[in-house]
Amino acid sequence: MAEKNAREKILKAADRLFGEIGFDAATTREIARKSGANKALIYYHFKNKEALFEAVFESYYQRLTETLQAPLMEQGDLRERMGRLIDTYIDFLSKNRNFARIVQREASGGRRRDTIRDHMIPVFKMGREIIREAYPKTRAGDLAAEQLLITFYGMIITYFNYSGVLESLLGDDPLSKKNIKLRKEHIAKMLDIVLDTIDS
Amino acid sequence: MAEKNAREKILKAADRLFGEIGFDAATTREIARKSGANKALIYYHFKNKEALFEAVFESYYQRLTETLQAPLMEQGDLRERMGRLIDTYIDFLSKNRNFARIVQREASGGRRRDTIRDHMIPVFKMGREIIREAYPKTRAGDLAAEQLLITFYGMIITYFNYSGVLESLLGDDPLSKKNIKLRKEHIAKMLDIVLDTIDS
DNA sequence: GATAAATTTAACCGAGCGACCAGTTAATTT
DNA sequence: AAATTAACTGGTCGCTCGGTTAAATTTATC
Repeated sequence: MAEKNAREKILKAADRLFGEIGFDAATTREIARKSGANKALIYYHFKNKEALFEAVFESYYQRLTETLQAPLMEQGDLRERMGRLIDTYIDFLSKNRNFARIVQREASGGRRRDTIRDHMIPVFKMGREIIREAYPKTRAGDLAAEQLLITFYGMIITYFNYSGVLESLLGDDPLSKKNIKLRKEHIAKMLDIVLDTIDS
Repeated sequence: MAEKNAREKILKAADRLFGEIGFDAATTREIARKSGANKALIYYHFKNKEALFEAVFESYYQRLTETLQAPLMEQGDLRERMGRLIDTYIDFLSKNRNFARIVQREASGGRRRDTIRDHMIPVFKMGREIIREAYPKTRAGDLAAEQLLITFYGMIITYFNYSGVLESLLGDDPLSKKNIKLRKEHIAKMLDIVLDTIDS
């Protein structure tokens, strides 16, 4: 299938398979089949399977950091900026379901864990700085920036990672527009509550 | 190694490998090697690799539900009971690091997802009932029981799943006694804040 | 201490894996 | 139009996988 851009097609098929069944279960044969490319072509464009994975993940990370720039650059107080950041992140995960799946699955061990961790650390540090910016005294203890960061990150990511379980709790598709909106409102409310407490 | 209990040793080695590198990457040969048993012995005790996985997971699930019984049965108001439930769950994850890893990795796809989902659903429903019990009016909207459940569950599980990333944020082992205690305090504080808001 | 049952073993299998290679075609440069 | 490079292909190799077999060894029962 030399009709357009084989490399992109390979990346797309790899993304889909890595997301749906994981790195180990995804075979280069199936990636080739799904992308319409010859199996050897994968090894022409990428050094090996691991490098293909890194290319897929790299592309996600690039889009993610780009996407998160906008809500961070805009003006506004912490409440507004964090609210926008959260909404933007949720939207990104909604549009890139495989990203959440890949991170979730590959982040726990093996060689790929390091790739993922190295990419996620800057994102986390960025998040922490936003929180600290508003509270330069580096508030410690039970509402420290790191604790809040992981708490709000967890609120977001867990919703996507457990959408399968949630379906039987909500009796409804957790990833529908309506339910995503509900989740956003819940997290916004939580943000409100926390910020009110810190302010007072 | 017929010296004591080969079946248990196989289960232990399988648990370790499934947790550290995942179901697909863990080979029956390595499980045999690590447990000191012959590879065929695995197939004597378990139908196949999948059944071995289910046995490992089943054992975790059984211990988990047992462990969670205590804090649920005891008396106290919602604040106390939920606080105890959260602390107990965190303790369980601290002592069973592989459980969190296995759930995280295998919950996203494949045949194992269903095994995990089927086991987790009752736990989630239990959690929801506890929340609802105190607010029988089934409060909907931004502080609905389901939203709170996933929020607090996320606060807990994400801390463990992202301990690798957190290490470079905290500059410290996130799973140390001290930091686990800090995390507990943070979540307890969050619970306080939320319950105060609902009460008022 | 014989015998049957339960357990453990070494040796082996077909299948499928990632990777590679020699060679071809298409595009670009000279 | 010749030469050079980039994109692509069919075939297959070496290896490891999950799983099986049949025989050996240990344990339990009498």
